[in-house]
Amino acid sequence: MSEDLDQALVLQGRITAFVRTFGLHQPDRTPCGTPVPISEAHAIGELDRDGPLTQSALGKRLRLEKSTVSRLVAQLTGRGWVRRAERDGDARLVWLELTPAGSRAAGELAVARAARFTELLRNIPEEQRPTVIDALTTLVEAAAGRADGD
Amino acid sequence: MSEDLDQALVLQGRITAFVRTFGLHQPDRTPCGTPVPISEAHAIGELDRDGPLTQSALGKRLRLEKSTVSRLVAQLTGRGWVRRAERDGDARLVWLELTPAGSRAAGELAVARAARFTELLRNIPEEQRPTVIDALTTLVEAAAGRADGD
DNA sequence: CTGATTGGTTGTAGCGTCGAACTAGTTGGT
DNA sequence: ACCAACTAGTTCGACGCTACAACCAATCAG
Repeated sequence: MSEDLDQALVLQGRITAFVRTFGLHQPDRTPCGTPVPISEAHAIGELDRDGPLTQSALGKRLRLEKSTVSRLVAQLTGRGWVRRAERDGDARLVWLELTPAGSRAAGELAVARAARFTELLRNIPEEQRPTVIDALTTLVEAAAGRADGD
Repeated sequence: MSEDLDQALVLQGRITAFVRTFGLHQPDRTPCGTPVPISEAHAIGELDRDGPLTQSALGKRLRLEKSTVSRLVAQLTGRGWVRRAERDGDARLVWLELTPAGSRAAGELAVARAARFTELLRNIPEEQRPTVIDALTTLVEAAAGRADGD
């Protein structure tokens, strides 16, 4: 009867355990050990992957308020990692693109991240790896189906 | 050759996607929608589950600095959810236990959490649920094996 | 051209974390 | 006994992350 509830409790325990164990609650370090604030890492990762974006587009991807994004971008431009570009067309839009330094930083982060996750994978028996990845995919879809209206 | 790397990148993407989608980056709300700060929720959850703890023991479980724990506990006692008890023996130790109000709060949180996760589960095809949970268990073990020295 | 909408910025406020410096009990060596 | 080293917690200062509300500027719809 309460099997569903049981499963939910276990699931909850697993996820919170993972969050803590993996160090996801520390805002000023990426879980990968690099000294880059985590939200900045997310932002440049996104910009590195998907070219120039407007601020609000970035905000949607990161699920952040526009005011938060505004500040975040200010920090990134301060570091010299992001440039506010202009574009023909709508003059309200702020287009964001990585500077060369930003690309470099994003690349280094990606390497560190890959190393961290490779190590994580190494601790998973090889034959289970695809299963784990599939499961996470399912989980993300489930979470999106619930909270998301994109 | 770079299959491992590929897998690592995918895994990374899935996890970050989950963190964002599930709202894990918002400090002042639990992902379960209750208006309790997330770190307080973690703390009373721990105390509710595993009886009285010293402050440093709580800190170890939550993977927090002692100074952080000190403040956190101050907030919780301020809410009337936690009591600093005394014990025979070492006089330096601060023993923490939930007050009745704290137990009640912990219970409500557990319910809300369970509801949230039940909903998450509902979005996962039934036959995949055990797989997903197993996968997360594996993942937590992998993360612990890497980062943990308990 | 005026009013509503959209993209961004700034002000305010709160949560969450750490490291360093400090106090107070405990333990161990002489 | 005594003093040094250690351990548990507290306080201070600093910073990161986020949201909401109030605001400005450009665009769009009528």
